[in-house]
Amino acid sequence: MARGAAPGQARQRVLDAAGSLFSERGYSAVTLKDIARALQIRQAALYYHAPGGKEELFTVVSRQTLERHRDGLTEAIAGADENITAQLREAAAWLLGQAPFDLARFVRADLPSLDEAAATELEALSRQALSQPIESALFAAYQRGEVRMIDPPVITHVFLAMVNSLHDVHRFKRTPKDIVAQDVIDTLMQGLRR
Amino acid sequence: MARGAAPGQARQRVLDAAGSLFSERGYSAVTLKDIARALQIRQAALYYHAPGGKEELFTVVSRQTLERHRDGLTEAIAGADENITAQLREAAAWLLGQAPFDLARFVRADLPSLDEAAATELEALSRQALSQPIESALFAAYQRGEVRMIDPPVITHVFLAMVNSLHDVHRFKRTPKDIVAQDVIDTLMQGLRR
DNA sequence: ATTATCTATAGATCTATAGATAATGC
DNA sequence: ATTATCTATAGATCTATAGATAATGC
Repeated sequence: MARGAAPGQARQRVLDAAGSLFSERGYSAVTLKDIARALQIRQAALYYHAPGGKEELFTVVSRQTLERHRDGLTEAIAGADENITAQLREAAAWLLGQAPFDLARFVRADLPSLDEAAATELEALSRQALSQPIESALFAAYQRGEVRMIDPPVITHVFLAMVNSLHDVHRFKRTPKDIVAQDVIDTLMQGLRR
Repeated sequence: MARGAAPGQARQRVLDAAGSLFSERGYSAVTLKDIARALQIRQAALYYHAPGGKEELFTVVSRQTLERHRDGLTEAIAGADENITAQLREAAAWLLGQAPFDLARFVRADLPSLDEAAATELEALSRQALSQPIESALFAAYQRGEVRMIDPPVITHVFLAMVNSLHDVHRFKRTPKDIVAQDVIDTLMQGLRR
């Protein structure tokens, strides 16, 4: 961003670059210099946008990402036909349209590097944003009699890990992610057994 | 380890401590000081066991872990009844008895921090150790007519992510991992739909 | 005046090396 | 002699702060 140009624009551009790198490599593996390099500015300039430094960049970006996920997932499910296959397909399509969010790494590796208050807040938000929408959909489907007796929190946890892993299928398969996701969800619904 | 004591013992103790921390937080988030603290020795003493430093610790530990996984998975599958449900159950039980191995983080975040030759070697080994045994079992099951038409590499990838995610179920569920794993695999085989 | 950058640099942390030292086995 | 540690420290990297500067809007 040129100096003096369109106020506020620059901050989001910084947050987006930070978010993209954090999503790919996690909190510790990304340095402020990496983020600055991606933006073609100097490392110190980042402190203008985030006076709290690296930790502020990460918490602000994570909060934004999780709130967007919460809204996106909720709407994807609400907008789908009232059957769990369609809802999970839409949820997966939405997640695959976003940068990968590795919940296990976030909780196990990233959060412990932050101060405790931020870690607690973000862990709660991650559950609210990612797990709750899926859990509710599964629970409702069970009540409608669509799915067998299951443990919604466990299936949700597994579903999120599964969908997130599809971000990497391009490494060995050229089929578009969302097509692969459809197949995988169909397999999950109908079972592997023939 | 006391100075002068049982030769060779100390090295494996160092590798195990390093492996445990790397498994939990990944390459970048672990410092040599963290590893030394876990062992109650000084950071510089690690160089006696791994003259190549942090990178050597990580590559040696990763190689050990992956070779153990390759053997463990191969034997778990070979030792199970010749049906895919039993084989996947045994494979999952074996994986859940080991420290978590987050393949996505390994490939996306850890390997890019290493020199290229080591990264290439370990990526190949990770495919050989983790993916190939499962892929072969799925392919054979398909040929026996046990499973529907599937894409073994994709299902394998998803299966590994799924099982790995079960390492974290204790965060919201007190049922033992392997019981949860059985339920999840049964659900995967029979499908969510009732 | 405000926004968005820059240069320079302090201070902390991290990796790595050099050389000394203590305990056991030969 | 070998194994396994230690202390001390150099050098690199990383985070963070201070103060200067350039471009635009009022």
